[in-house]
Amino acid sequence: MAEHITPRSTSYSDWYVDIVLKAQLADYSPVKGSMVIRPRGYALWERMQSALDGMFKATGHQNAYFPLLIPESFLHKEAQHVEGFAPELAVVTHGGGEKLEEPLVIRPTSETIIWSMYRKWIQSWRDLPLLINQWANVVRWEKRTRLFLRTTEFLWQEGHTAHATEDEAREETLRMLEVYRTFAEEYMAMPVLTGVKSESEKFAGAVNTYAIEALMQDRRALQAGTSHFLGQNFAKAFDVQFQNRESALEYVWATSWGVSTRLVGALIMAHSDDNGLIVPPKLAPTELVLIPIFRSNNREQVLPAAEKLADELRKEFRIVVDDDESNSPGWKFAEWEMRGVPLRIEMGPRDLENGQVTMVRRDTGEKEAVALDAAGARARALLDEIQQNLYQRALEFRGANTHYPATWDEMAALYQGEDAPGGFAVAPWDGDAATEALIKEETKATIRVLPFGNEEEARGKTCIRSGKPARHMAVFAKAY
RNA sequence: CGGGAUGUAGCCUAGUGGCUAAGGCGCCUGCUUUGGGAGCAGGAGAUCGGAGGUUCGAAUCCUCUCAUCCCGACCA
Repeated sequence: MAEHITPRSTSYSDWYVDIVLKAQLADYSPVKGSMVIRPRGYALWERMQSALDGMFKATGHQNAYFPLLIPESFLHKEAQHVEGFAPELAVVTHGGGEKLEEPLVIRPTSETIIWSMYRKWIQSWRDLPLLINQWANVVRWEKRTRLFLRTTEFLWQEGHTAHATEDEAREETLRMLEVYRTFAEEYMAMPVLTGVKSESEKFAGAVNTYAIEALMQDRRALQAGTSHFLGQNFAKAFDVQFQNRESALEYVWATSWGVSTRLVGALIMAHSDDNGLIVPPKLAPTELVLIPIFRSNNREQVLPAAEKLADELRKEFRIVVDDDESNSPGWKFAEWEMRGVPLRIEMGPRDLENGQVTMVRRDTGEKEAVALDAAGARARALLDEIQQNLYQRALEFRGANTHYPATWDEMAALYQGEDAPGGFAVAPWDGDAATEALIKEETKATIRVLPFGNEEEARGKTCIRSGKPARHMAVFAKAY
């Protein structure tokens, strides 16, 4: 079924597509730009959802569900918002066989429908803060799509909060950014940079957009999550006011924040290799695969022993026993490696003679013999090590591919030409959108984030491109 | 949306105007096997991406169209 994956060195994008299709994470659907998430891909998303959902609840948020269809006029209420999203809207013009009086847009995001409701629900300071999240699908008509990374329809989570004060809303924005960072690093084993987006990269309708940015193995950056401080923009557009303790009317302060099934793509590109998918243990739907190895003359010894061990391990781990007799052990090794299961346990006659099993790590391929009665403890330790190692490996990779060019020539060389090194470039910027655009035109690299505290670091320096006084230390990269 | 490439069975590929579209992998049946993608035998599976045209005859030539991949402009 799944034999050959294009090596990363041959074609990184072919490699990526091969993994998605051959590990059966997703498949193309009949509609351009959209995809079917298959059970193995969806299981990854479910584990991400469950971890994130717990973190959202722990920070006081509640889930709700708002409808898919939004009156077109709602989008127009916030000028920046409609300008940003108009090109990618899917619009429903007919329903029940009749032309609709007002077209309905399929949500590209839910700020407008949610704030139209918040207007009804918020009257008093006692109604605040309002902390709501929803898990939903959204549609954005994309010109160029890629499995998981950019599809016309995708699944995501969008938090929408309303606050009495600017400080509180800003705090919330950063709190959720921190939740995303923690999730990326601790669960996905993927180090991320955090910071604020430049004006040209921010969300349509936001005052500030913050993001987590990760570096993929092809040295391109991927925006893996965003958190927006929306100021009073949507409150004013939808006339959402509350009475404060002094009985005065004030507009509400807002945030929104989201991560999507793009994270599945990020996970693949951050860790996987030419043998297939690699999934960090905390997110792996299956942590252990047990492969019994037997012949017809010893199958009665091996299989029961394997079942016994599996029953034991099942109490603590998500484990699958592959005792299918129609595939050879070698085939199974390759197959389960491609599926990304973090730890394989082999149990054959030679192991049983020695009262042991053989454990093989997916991240390094290292094999070791483990005494049967120590299997659970050793598996736990190895899974922890794998989780750590994946993070360390990605962190070292990012370190090795983060550059601090001293001159414009040095910086340009990072991105120009076939064999350009790519990666992150940290460099002083004058804060001018025109300079940013010029850099993008010349190198294809964009400002990914302006890290926290970057202004102080920029003091006294001059812009890498314009030579004018620098206002920011910006992180540049070619991005997905 | 512009430029390039590709499209033949579930997957990979051969066939470049002429007989019933060929092979490998996978799949099904049976036997035999099982420590890095096993072997033998038999079998099922294709309106050659779709539509239209040229021709006595089209997978093959022409036009249009759709999809995927790559490169650009726009974006989680």
